[in-house]
Amino acid sequence: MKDVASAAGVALKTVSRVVNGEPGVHPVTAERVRAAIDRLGYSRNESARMLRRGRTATIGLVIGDVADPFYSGLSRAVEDIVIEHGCLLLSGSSGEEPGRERELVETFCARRVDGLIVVPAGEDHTYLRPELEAGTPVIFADRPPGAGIDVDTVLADNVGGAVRAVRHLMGHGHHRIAFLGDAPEIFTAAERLKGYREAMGGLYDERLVSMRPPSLEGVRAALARMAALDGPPSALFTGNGRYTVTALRALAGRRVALVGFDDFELADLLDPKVSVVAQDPASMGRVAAELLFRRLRGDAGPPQHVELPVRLVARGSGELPPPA
Amino acid sequence: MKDVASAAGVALKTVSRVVNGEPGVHPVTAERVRAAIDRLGYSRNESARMLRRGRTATIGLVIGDVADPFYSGLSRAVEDIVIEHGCLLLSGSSGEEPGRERELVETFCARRVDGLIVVPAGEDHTYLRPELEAGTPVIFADRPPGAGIDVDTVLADNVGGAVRAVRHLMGHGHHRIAFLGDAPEIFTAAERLKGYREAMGGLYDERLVSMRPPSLEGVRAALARMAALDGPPSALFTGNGRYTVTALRALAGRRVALVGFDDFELADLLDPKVSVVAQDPASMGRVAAELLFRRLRGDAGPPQHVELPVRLVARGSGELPPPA
DNA sequence: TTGAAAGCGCTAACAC
DNA sequence: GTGTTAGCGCTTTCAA
Repeated sequence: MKDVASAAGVALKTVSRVVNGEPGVHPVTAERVRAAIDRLGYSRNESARMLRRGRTATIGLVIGDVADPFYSGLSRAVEDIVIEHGCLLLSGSSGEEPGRERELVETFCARRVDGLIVVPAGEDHTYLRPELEAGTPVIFADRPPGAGIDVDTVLADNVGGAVRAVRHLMGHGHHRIAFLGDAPEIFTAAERLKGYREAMGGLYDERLVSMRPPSLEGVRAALARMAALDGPPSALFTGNGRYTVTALRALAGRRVALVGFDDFELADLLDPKVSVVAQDPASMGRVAAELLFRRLRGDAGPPQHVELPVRLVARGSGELPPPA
Repeated sequence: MKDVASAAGVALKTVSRVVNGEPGVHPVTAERVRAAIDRLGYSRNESARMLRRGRTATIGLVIGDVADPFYSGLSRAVEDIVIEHGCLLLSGSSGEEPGRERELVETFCARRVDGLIVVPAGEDHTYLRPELEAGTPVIFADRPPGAGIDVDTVLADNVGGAVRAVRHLMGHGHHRIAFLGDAPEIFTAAERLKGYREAMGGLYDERLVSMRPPSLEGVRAALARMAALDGPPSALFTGNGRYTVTALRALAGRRVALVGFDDFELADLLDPKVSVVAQDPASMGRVAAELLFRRLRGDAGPPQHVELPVRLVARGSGELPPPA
């Protein structure tokens, strides 16, 4: 900027004014400055600007894994809103490890991101307290923070979605409905189990529930175990997208009534087409990012808790009747 | 840092030494400083550090769209390597728009990223020249830069993959093989067309080629047009993952021999299972990031051009015979 | 082993 | 309209 100034024969501050489009610069002078900028290939050093202004125009996003379509859909939506607001996105995948989640959050904070959107992996977020007290807005998406931290959240209607899935299967004649879900430590898995239980009511049988990380062998074993029961399940409710796919692989073509939580590409190309309870990762990202920018604009109201609706998409697998 | 210094009763520089783990600080002093840091909840301001050191420990990644599994797989791999090197990733989706690609790159450069990995959307990258001359390493992945820019590239063996796909179909008795690909302005699409042409040899018939953005209607129309030909195609080669899925939808269950470029989740759950030419987005990301860090470590050799192998995965659809 | 001073490149506040 | 000055929070250099 100094070089540009002397090249254009003006003071440094005038260059700053031109670069920032501030008013009060004579058009002729401004033109001269711009010429010097082009000639020297100058571009403003944003690190210096950040330091001076105390704002980084950067948002931090912590998710489980960008390579997972749920998270990448959410990421893209967040990114679009962030760019719209003239900011950039620093993002990282926790791999669902609480330690890495924390490291990422702390690194982002050391970089003084203006705000954070976090899909937490861990259960304890007290480490965020200093940052929150310093006024950094933080939004939790998909899962809430651990006890003692009260911040904005954007969650899906997990319980309601599970209830709808189970009722849908019941409506098609099923009474023995199995639930295959992720480990109950994972918030969404626990919520969906809650909805399943609620909808099953008196028909609830814990032998029809399997909660663990989705491995093909594990799912196969669980299905085999349940099939050997006195009253084997006639339908399946799978607790997330990964689980649905794994269950379909484990079923190996057997036509079993199934509703999955989470929509996925190609659900409509399988046979039977897969019925799902769909949530919209993009709108979760959008809502979280918009809420964040509202906070950055100064909205200091009490923590908001948004619950996003889910919708049942009947495609065929959820409408299969029980075996005769 | 000043506050920590006075709280610990030392000079600012001593705090700096402790924070950076520099040697030559008395353990007792260091302990006192650390106590003050904890008490005050201090964390180093990375913006200031970046400004002073002239390094941002940040890598910029420009891709087409994080929500596309190819790009998100690549992203994740890049991210892992970047984090391993103590850096963070600033990433953005160009939406395949050259203008947005350029904006992202320039914004990243203004932030003085230490290096860039770009999957280009545009054809002209002369705008990168100042940055390259300033010594910022840039790696192009998946597609090469436009004319006049000679930098490191990491590309897949697009031509070879297409040749393999076509020969595979020929090996199963097909002579009339259609190619459905993206617009030929897209490098990978053009390369795959080249491979297709080469493998078709004398059997090449331009009426069996359709190159345009993959819309369901477009693909349907192209298939209908080709089916009405004198010699209709008995097999399909689709030019990328999106295209394969769109073609499968357009086929609506008709069993047609098909090989697709790019693997995709659930390819093995469809009926018939889909044969593909698979590339590995994660290794593309890894190789690009590793090359970048080699450059950052000072490797100043001539531009490298890595070609990643692809492999044919026969699952069933590519082995269907021609209709009798 | 510790500290003082300069300055990275910019913007904010205030002259002129 | 334009310029001057101070200082953001750190690291670098040099001195004690």
